[in-house]
Formats: sequence, C-alpha cells, structure tokens
Amino acid sequence: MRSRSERRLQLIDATIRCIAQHGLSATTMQLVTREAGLSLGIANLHFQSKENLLAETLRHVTREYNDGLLAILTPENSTCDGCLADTLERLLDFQLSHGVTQRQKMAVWFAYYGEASARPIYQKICSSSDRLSMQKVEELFAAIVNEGEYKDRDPQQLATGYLALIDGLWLSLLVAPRVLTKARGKDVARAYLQQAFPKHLN
Amino acid sequence: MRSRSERRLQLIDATIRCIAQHGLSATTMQLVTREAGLSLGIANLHFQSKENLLAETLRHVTREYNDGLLAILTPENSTCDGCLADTLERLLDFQLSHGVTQRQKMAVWFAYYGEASARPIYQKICSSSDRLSMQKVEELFAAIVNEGEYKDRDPQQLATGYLALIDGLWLSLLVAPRVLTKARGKDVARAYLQQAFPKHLN
DNA sequence: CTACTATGAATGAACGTTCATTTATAGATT
DNA sequence: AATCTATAAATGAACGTTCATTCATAGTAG
Repeated sequence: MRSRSERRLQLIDATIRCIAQHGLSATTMQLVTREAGLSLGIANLHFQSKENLLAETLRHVTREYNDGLLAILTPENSTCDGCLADTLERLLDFQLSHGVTQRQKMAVWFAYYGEASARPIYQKICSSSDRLSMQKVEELFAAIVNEGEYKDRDPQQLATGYLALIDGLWLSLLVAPRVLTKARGKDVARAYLQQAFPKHLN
Repeated sequence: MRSRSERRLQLIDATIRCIAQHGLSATTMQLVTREAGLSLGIANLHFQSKENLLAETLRHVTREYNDGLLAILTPENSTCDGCLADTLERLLDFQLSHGVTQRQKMAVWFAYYGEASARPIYQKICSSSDRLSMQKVEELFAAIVNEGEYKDRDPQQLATGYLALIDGLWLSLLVAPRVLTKARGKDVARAYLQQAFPKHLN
C-alpha cells in the first residue's frame, strides 16, 4: 500500500504514457490502470472521475514545464553582469532540451491543445500556462532591449513571435521528427533570437 | 436524393462543425448525421466507417489549404518583375486570412494534430501536407535570397522557422484569441519576414 | 423491374462508474 | 510480544449507458 500522493503520481504517469501511445480519445480507464499495474477501480478512488484524472494530468505536465521556465526566468537570476545573455541562452537550451521535447511530453501537450477549444477546463489550463510564459519572456526581452539599446524593437511582439516559433517547432518535432531534428530546431530558434538581439547572442 | 459527392461533402462539412464545437473525442456518428440533417446510417453508407469519415475530413481540410497555397506558390506566378515580393505578401495574407484562421478550421486542424502521434493515418496526412508547404515556401525563399543577394541566409532554415511561426500563431489564435488578435499575429509574421528579407518587404 | 439511396430500430461491444469484498497498516489492549 | 480493532487502500465483477455498425424496410429514379 502506498500513500495517496504516490498513487496519484503513479496514475498520472501512466496516463501520460497512455495518451502518448494511444492518443487522448483511445485512453481508457482500463488502459491507464493496467499501465500503472493497478486495478480498475483505483483511478476513480483517487481522482473521482476520468475527467478529473485527465485534467490533473494536464495540470501536472503544465506545472512541470512552468517550474522549469520559472527557474530560469525569475528576477533574482537576472541581476548579475552580462547574465541577460546567459539567461537567453539557458531559456533556449531549456525549451529544446531533451526533457521538454521528448515525444511523450509533446504528444500529451498537443493532445490537450487539440481538445482545448471544445473543453473549457483544458482551455483554461493551457491559456493560463501560456500567459505565464508570455509574461516572463516578455519581461526578459524588455530587459534585453533596454540593455542592448535595440531601437524599433517591440519586446511584446518579439516574445509573441518567439513563443509561437517554439510551439511550431515542437509541433514539427512531434509530427515530422524525420524532417526536423532537435538540433536543427534549436538552430532555427537561435537564429530568431540572433536577429532580434544580435549583441546578446553569437 | 442527392448525388454521392454532394452527400459526402455535406457529411464532411457537418463533421467539421462537430469537431470544432465538441472536439474530436466527443464527435459521434449521431451528432454528425444530425448536424447534417440526415439519418444515422447514412455516414456508414457513404464512408463505410467512422474512421474513414474522419480521415476523409482531414484530407478535405488539408486539400483546401494546400490548394490555396499552391495557387500562390506555383512557379508560373513568380516569373514577372518584382513579383517575388508580391508573392511573399500574398502568402502572408493567405496564411492569416479569414478563411484559413477561422476557429472552425483551426480547431479541426489541431484536433487531428493532437491525435496524429497515435494514429498513423492522421500522421501521414498531416506530415505530407507539411512537406508540401515546406517545399514550396523553401523554393520561394531560395528565389528571394537569390534575387536579393542576401548573404549568410539559409532558405531552408528560414522556411522552417517561418512555417513553425505560422503554426504557433495559429495555435495562439485558437487557444487564446483574447490575447492575440489576427491583426497582431500578422504583424508578428510580417516582422519575421522583414528581418529575413528587408529589401522585399516594407 | 432494377439499382441505388435513405431510414432508424436493433445489436453487441466497450466504456466509466459503483460497491461489496478483501487486504494491508497502525494503534490500542492484554 | 502477541492479539485485537479500526481505518484506509485496493480489488474487480457487475451495472447502466453510449457508441459504431448493421440491416430489414421504404422510397426514388431510370
């Protein structure tokens, strides 16, 4: 017998694997609980309903990503000399790191995005996560624009473009991994940032 | 009584509306046929199975988009003076036009993308459509790089980035339409192209 | 008459959920 | 230490519902 939080995490992990392998619409309670090596009723015991299990799984993936992002983009990490450029580099590394771009995570991410327009609860979780990324990246870009005295550059517009670019690259990595490699994806994102902030990236 | 092709289109249109409104996983044969104003069995008569109806719907949406793209990016439209810049402008207009960025179409698009990693048939349709876009945009960019004598610019990398950017902007328009407007999305995409080809866009 | 199109009740499989039962754990009692 | 008791965790058969699909029947056109 395990503690409540351990079982919850075990079931969420199994759900992630199931969604990645079978898709969101083919993910059943039987599949998830079997994947977790547990009995059928256990998921309802810990999550009340399938709907709730799926929402918690999305929250888990989202939180994991946001935590990684905040670890890089929190203010206290950007008060040292020349570290805005460093922060930029670490942001790029993180967003195209192995942990973030592994098929399992991306498949889950986009499975929920695909249903988000029809399910308010998914839409809310996704859009609030997006808002956080946008806010933090915008802050970083504004600081960089200020430090580099880049004229005619709108930090908000650059952040919107950069985050959209990253999303698009993830999508390509997921749907056509043969065409786009992670390394090349990183090159593309880096090129975007170099064009935007030539003094901060080389 | 209608012809076979009319009924098929009628059912595909109803499927698109259902997916946009209820999501892919909640789209049932009953919902689709009722939306089309027809009887339950009719979809199986014309499409044999639900799976086939869904695949044909994806093919329809994909074909519609590709046709629009090819109308702009076929070679015969790019042999006149100064029309590479014009083609670029029309490409941008098209990809962020009302027809392409309407919620219904984007919702369908991303619903299938979300399931693509688990369903080979969706994956195949999506990736072959992506490959076509990539090839055509790359050709255009290569011609522009040549014409503008842009040094140190890799057309393939720029095309990868541009298409990823467009995908990401579509996703933002779908999930958070309040945050990103179509007009602003277009500005962002335009800024990318201006950075890449300053002599061709202003 | 023949062939095609359309209907919708019927069918059986698969699903999420429930709950009586079993198993495991920790604290209390002797 | 050993035993008992209370509480929570875990199980999986059973239930009711929903789904895609089928097919007997009816309608329509050539």
